[in-house]
Amino acid sequence: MARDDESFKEATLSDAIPAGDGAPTTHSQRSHKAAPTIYDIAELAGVNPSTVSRALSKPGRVSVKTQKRIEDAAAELNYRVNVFARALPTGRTNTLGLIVSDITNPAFFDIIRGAEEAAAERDYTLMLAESTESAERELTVAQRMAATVDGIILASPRLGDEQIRQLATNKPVVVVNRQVDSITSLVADIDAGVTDAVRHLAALGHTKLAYVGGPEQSWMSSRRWESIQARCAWSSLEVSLVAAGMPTVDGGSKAATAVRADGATAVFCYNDLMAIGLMRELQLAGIRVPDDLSILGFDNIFGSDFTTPPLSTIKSPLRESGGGAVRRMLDELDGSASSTMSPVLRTELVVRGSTGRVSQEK
Amino acid sequence: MARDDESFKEATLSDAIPAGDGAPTTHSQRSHKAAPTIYDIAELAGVNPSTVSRALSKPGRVSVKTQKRIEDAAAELNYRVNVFARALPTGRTNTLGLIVSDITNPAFFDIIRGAEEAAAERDYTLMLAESTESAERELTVAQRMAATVDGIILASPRLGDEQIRQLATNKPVVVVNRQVDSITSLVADIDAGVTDAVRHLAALGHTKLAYVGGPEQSWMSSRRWESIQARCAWSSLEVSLVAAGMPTVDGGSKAATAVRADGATAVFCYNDLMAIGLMRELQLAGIRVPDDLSILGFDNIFGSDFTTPPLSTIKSPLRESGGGAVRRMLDELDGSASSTMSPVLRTELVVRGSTGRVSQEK
DNA sequence: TTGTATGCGTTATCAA
DNA sequence: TTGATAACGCATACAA
Repeated sequence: MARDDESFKEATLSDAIPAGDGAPTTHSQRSHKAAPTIYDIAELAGVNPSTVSRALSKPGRVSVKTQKRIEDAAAELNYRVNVFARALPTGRTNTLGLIVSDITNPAFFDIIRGAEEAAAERDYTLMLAESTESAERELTVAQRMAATVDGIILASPRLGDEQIRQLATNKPVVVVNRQVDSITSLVADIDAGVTDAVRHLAALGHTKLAYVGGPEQSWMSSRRWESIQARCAWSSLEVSLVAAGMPTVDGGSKAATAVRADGATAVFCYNDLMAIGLMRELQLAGIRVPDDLSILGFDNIFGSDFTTPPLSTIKSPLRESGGGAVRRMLDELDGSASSTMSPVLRTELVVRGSTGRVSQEK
Repeated sequence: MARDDESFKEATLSDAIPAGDGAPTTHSQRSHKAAPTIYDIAELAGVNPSTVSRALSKPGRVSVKTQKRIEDAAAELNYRVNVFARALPTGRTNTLGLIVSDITNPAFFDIIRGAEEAAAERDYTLMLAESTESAERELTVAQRMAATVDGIILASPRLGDEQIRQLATNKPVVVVNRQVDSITSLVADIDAGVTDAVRHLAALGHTKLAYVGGPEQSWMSSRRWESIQARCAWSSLEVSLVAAGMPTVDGGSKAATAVRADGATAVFCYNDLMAIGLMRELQLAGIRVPDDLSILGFDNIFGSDFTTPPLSTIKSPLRESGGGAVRRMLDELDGSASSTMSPVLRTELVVRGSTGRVSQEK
């Protein structure tokens, strides 16, 4: 299970905490707790503050000998850079912003984890925020973030394309799960998974399919729907869009009546959350899954195998998308563009219990 | 359903985005996009920069007339303060840090939402981070945050008491779901819910109970266990600690064998996640819930009613805790201590389908 | 390779 | 009430 984490050993973490009040250098009046500065280090190492700055920010521009003296002094004083002071002249904070539309949506868990990981790897801090599925809040949050981060990553944004481009005029923006012209975008290859899924359903005897969409403005929902249509046409299967709603469990429940009315024998849902909601609602009405109806989700979120029956779904490379986004961003920021190859982002069919052979007695 | 959010109307958000490049003031060489400063405002309003600073930071210290002139100029230039420049002399950022142990744990969803809400209310930004259940990472994250926020809120921290106190010597700390001496702590009254739960089980005929604990270092797990023991003693019911593990679905599953071996007819789990895992694992082994065994969770997380049967649980005031924590923090920071009364944080029994009458044939 | 001088945008101290 | 000026801590262009 991916959720098992490292040990709980307390170890000797206690003394890893900085002293707080620097060593008793005599330079400061405020005896209480003045954080040590590069001036303190300079004094201790017997060099000029600017040399300290050089040694600490971009090593290599100072002799090996003084470099060491400075590092030792810094360690002794337990020095940590003042990020504000550094940000003032440079404008950079070594912080990236990640905005998701809904923290409670498990689809974002892996995106977040992947982004965190990649950021930590290159010593960046990730600042997380959510828009609670509101375009307006998303804009507010993004603007607020723009003031303090080096770049913004938008996961499944609710903003319009133009607004995103506007945002990108201030700070670099990378978008995940959506294609926006002239903006770095990461989106997985949907067709791969959909092709397999349609083939899978056809093999089970289904001929009349349905799609329950997400929010109408959702770029990803449209793309998934297009892909499904294309593959169904190719396989000569009938398919129709029967409902659309919030990308939540509740949204899925609400689509139940429309699904029943449609008469399809298998239904794609915009995402796993909706699939779960739909399945529950249908089951409550006595409909058996997959005997009476097959249900398919998207994403393969954590918990999609906890339902009864476990959900068949089209898996998205969430973690890779999150990680890929920050890597791309960092490459742009460091100028080392495309040092990292874009990862191959493929979707993949995961067959579990919610899809089955089409029922006879219909 | 609490997850339904506001509309998706695109509205006319587009022109809410700042121009980016300030009005063509002639003062700057870099024609591209220099953000307007208080100097630009001062020039436009015909006053001294320091007056602008006063007018914008703490209104009232400047004449009504010039105040308006300055505000108008600021609006015209679409001025926004440079948070780094402001933080340099003041050390304050109007940002609060919230650290949770696991972003995927639904119990934190409401804590986060409550905190976000309360922060936004007083115009503070919330910076969210997770420790992935590791004390070591928690310390790293907290220290990193300490450099840029005005205060840190620790939700169900994994750190030791002493480490938390150490942290608090640098920045104000508020702890949620744990009691730490000399640190502002918010923890709900556990006994209320436990009392009702024990009474509920007793009424159903149970006499031999069990508790599946969370991580051994978990303060909250210990507290819950103590409370359960106390109430069971009072009601003359037998109860024993049969297992302990990670506070996850997986952790619950792993407790299944110990639970079966124990022979209790009803079991409390440290939290809903574990209860769900335990229930699933038991059901897989053919045990019927609640006919063969009653299961009770803690927290009442989103989704705890999605299981079959829906989970009976002891509800925690999560949202109130999150909101209460930032309000307490803000009160401390603003000096207006205890302007806000501490909210009453009570737990409450929620009876659903996973608890039932004790079986006869045992 | 290192030191000097200056700027980054605000707030704060002191006069006026 | 307002203006001048010095921090705040770091980075950097330029000089040595």
